[in-house]
Amino acid sequence: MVPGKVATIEDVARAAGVSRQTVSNVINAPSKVREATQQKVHAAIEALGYSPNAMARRLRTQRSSTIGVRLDAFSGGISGVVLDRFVHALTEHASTRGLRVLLYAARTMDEELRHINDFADGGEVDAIILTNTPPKDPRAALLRERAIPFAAFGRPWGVEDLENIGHPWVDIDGAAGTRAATAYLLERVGERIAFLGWPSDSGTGDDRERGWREIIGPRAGDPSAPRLVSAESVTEAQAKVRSLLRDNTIDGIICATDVHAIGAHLAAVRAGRSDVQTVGFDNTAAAEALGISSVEQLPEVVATAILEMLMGPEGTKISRPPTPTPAGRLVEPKLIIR
Amino acid sequence: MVPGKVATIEDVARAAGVSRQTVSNVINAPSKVREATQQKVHAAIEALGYSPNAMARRLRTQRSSTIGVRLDAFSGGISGVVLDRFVHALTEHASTRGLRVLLYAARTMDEELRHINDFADGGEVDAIILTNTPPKDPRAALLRERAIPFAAFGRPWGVEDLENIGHPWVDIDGAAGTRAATAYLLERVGERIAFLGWPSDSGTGDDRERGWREIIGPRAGDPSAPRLVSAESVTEAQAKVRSLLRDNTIDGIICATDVHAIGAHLAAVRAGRSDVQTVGFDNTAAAEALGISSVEQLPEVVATAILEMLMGPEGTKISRPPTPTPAGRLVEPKLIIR
DNA sequence: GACCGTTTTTTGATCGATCAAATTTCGTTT
DNA sequence: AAACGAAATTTGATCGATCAAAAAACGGTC
Repeated sequence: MVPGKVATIEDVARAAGVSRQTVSNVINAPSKVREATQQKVHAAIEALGYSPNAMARRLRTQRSSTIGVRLDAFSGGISGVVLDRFVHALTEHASTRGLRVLLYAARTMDEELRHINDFADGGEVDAIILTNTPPKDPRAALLRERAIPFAAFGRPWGVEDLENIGHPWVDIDGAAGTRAATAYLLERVGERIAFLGWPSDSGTGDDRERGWREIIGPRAGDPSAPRLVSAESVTEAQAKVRSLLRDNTIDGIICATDVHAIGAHLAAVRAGRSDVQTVGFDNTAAAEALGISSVEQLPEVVATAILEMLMGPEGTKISRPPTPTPAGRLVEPKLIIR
Repeated sequence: MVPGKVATIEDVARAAGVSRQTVSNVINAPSKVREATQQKVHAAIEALGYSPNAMARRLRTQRSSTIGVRLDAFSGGISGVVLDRFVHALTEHASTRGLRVLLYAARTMDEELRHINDFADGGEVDAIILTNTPPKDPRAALLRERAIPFAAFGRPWGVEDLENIGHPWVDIDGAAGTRAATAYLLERVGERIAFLGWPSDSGTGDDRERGWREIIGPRAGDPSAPRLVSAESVTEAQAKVRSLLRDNTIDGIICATDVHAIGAHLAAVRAGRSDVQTVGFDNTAAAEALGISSVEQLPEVVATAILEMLMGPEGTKISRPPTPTPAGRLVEPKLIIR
């Protein structure tokens, strides 16, 4: 072995006085090799500092041990901090399974489809994780066609039948989050709890509103429960809440996001009504800094769940990743009280 | 070619009636192939939907076209949103250069060194980007030893001689950010500008304070310039600023972070001194929501710069990434006025 | 049209591992 | 000690591309 170059399996075999295949077996199927031989081989591996060449192995096995993740530009749906924390967690978990996380960027759907095709042709990834899947996602169709296992972070909105999405998914249960938040405020400030959310319909928004309605609706009688809307801006939220506080009709506000909550909170404080409790959603640094309670999504849990779906339970050694069976899972978020 | 399987270079060659190597040349060195032949080959590529197998190519060329990035857990130094935006930007730029970004996680230095060794042995990455490099970083030493090109996001703190770091780096010029912020406040509210930062010495903190001192020092005479400190909490910052406002000695506050700025801002508002201007650092969503001016770091610019250092200017086709020459670059952040 | 220097194309070897099958070694049994 | 089946090990082929060198085709000159 030439010094300065990295050792190959051949070098190890020669050093240990065995054949290539035996070295390979020591690494990949130790049960096939006698104890004494294993020792010899391990000694040689240590001595030469050998570690298998990833590319050669992947070429031969046709497996890349890599999971592709699209890194969305900041936009609607799952993005920003939640996505980034998800990627963080995914990277850590993947690493314990000997998997790698490969990022790719795409500005348009076409570009992403091209990426997926390239991945399929080039054998770059063993599986792909999608985010923000609309109903009838063309990426899902392509991935199925190209026989690449995949799962989604987020359920497609507007699909009635959660049981039959057609591909595996994991999502955060927004309704459960606002349910918990509403139940908490109910106990703390009483029944006069408003909801502050986006003006237009959106899957995420509707989901979060639903949790509030499920608790408040049966009590207050549906039509009387105050529902506010505002665009995604602190000042607008502030204005809406201010007028509501003048009438003295509410004691608590459940918000679709922390930005809404900051507006509501400031309005309350400035109106001298610090007793009015606000709960936000996303548990951002801003909410933490201002001491506003918030519903914390748990992208880390999503990462674990999605990996299990794709690759089987932790500890399993899988030769070929199985095509995951379509099924969904909702992760319950956690209410952070401040 | 068997239906269901992806086409290989061999299939294309057969279909086009040429040899493997000619197909390879059409893809990698078209100038060596006659125009008419190129057409034939391209037609065959189209017809078969061929795209080269990445693993085979990498095994042969011994290049992975992949850049490794350590994804730090949330902690001091570069992390959180800045790091995530950096990774975002890096992914997008890398993609236009035909490079991929591979993430890896490590909890300890040892674990990271092991990763680096594995990368070197396995030929997984062509280059690595480090973050949060201390002086005498053992990772830097190992990477040099293993001859893996690398660059750092962030300069090692406490090193006097920025010219001789020993490895290439790109960092955000915190002092320039606070300089700009201070100059702005100077014009807007006058000379009575305080600085609010961390209590203990830290590279980042000192850097940001320096920018303020460089502007204020020469004017006010160094000792008289009010310098506040507080831990990283909104309420503590609020308290410090409140007492300063009582004495009516300041009209503006430069802060080391947005969290400090939020505290300062709230203290000013509650003291009825909305005229006191606050400038934060990091331009987080919270500062935006509250309408606080802030210094925006530009991790996207850092990403571009670091890629250029590692791989040469955009558009260059490089067969083997050159070992980058040690040099540093400071990226000037941008003051966002609200 | 034979000769020569380029340009274009093809052939054989190689990257470093695993798969599949052949071969050798081993422990039992008769 | 020969025979046998199981366990351990080795050998040859292969994954799909690029490199290096050899061979063929081409264009121009005399």
